[in-house]
Amino acid sequence: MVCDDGCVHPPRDLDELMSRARALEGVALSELMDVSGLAVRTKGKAGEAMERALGATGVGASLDFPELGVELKTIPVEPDLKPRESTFVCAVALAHADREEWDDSWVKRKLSRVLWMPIVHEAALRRVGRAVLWAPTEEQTCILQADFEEILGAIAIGGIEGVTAHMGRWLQLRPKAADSHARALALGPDDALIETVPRGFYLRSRFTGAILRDPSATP
Amino acid sequence: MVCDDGCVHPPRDLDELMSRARALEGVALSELMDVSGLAVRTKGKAGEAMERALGATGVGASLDFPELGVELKTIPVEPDLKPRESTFVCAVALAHADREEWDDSWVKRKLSRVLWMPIVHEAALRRVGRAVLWAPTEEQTCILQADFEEILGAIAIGGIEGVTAHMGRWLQLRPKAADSHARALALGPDDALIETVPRGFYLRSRFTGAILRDPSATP
DNA sequence: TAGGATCCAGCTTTGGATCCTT
DNA sequence: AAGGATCCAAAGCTGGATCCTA
Repeated sequence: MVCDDGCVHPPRDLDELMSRARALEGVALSELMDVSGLAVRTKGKAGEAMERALGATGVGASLDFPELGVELKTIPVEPDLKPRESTFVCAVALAHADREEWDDSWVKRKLSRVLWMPIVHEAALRRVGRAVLWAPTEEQTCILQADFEEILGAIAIGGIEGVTAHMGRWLQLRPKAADSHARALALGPDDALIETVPRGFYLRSRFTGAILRDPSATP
Repeated sequence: MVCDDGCVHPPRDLDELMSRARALEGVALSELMDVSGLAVRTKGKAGEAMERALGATGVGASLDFPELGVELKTIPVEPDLKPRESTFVCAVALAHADREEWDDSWVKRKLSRVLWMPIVHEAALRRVGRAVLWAPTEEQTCILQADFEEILGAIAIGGIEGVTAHMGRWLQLRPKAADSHARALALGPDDALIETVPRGFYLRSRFTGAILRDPSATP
């Protein structure tokens, strides 16, 4: 499972992926990565450590395991599995939000099958929790699609500034200020193009928390 | 309009009621009641002062102006009309929530016509704001009814403990802990009767704030 | 610049607790 | 006990700000 240079080979199938994921349960994060620099210095690193540990192959704007159709999401949780944050899904194409369709959206593709790897935060210690492989049920897909369409519809009607993070039952749109000085072109009122902060789709923690407990839940 | 003992006679019709209500605009609360005892000692008193000032006649479980079909609600707001609190409507009959019907509910009756008297809080001063006479539009009634039925349905299915204040777009159910030690009998899971804190229906401030600005709004 | 994931100040909401009058 | 309304600590949510790697 490990080649000469310390890399993990890609999993051949879902079973192998899940065996690896389950084998990581209980492992301290410090065993998978360098956690020196303490606390503040781990943004995004846990996700990358998990990708390496599981043998993810995806690059750029693709899934983490393209052959298996699986997206990997590392999610920080409390000991009771309550997520500490909402989960980023993907950026939104602000400039032509009016022609987006659910069926060929990145949101739908990314969420069609997700391997959730909880990282349990307990005081200073962080451990891998129980992995969950999830594909949305039909009912869940309907609600996600409705959220998606509500948000894009609102952009089309009132422009991006009329959209708030209150919209959407499970999916919401929020600033994705990777570079807080960045500006993107977006649809404003009256079809004008305006500059605004880049935004992304996020899953509310009420929903991701429910998935971790029961993958077919509808909170 | 004032009889010998300082009482205000009841208004004969809606016009008279509204004239009085509008005449109170800008009046400091200290002119209508004793505000000594400062701040903490005014719970419910502003509402009673307003009843007296307008000549309300209702007693017990009835409307404030039974002949006019009007319920009076005194509501604390910020200078920009944003309500400081949700608004209590009435208690819920916890013991037989399963047989309640919207059409003969107290919620519907109390909300069929409301005279809103905002009390504008600005620093230490409190003044009467602009009165609003409101009756729900057909659309608003539909949403209120849907909220009511969602909440009562949830009680019927999962018992009172399964109902949270998150339910309902405009109407919500919350503890009505007038006496925090009080307990009421309510439907629990499996149709058992359990003891619980008394609860009441409240209107969210998102909704009451919208009514004050535009009585036909659907926030 | 894109992907991946936290961090956090400040505001809002929940779930009661309190207070007064009839 | 019911009607009327306010107070508040703690939890949750919004709207960004930050940080790292490729």
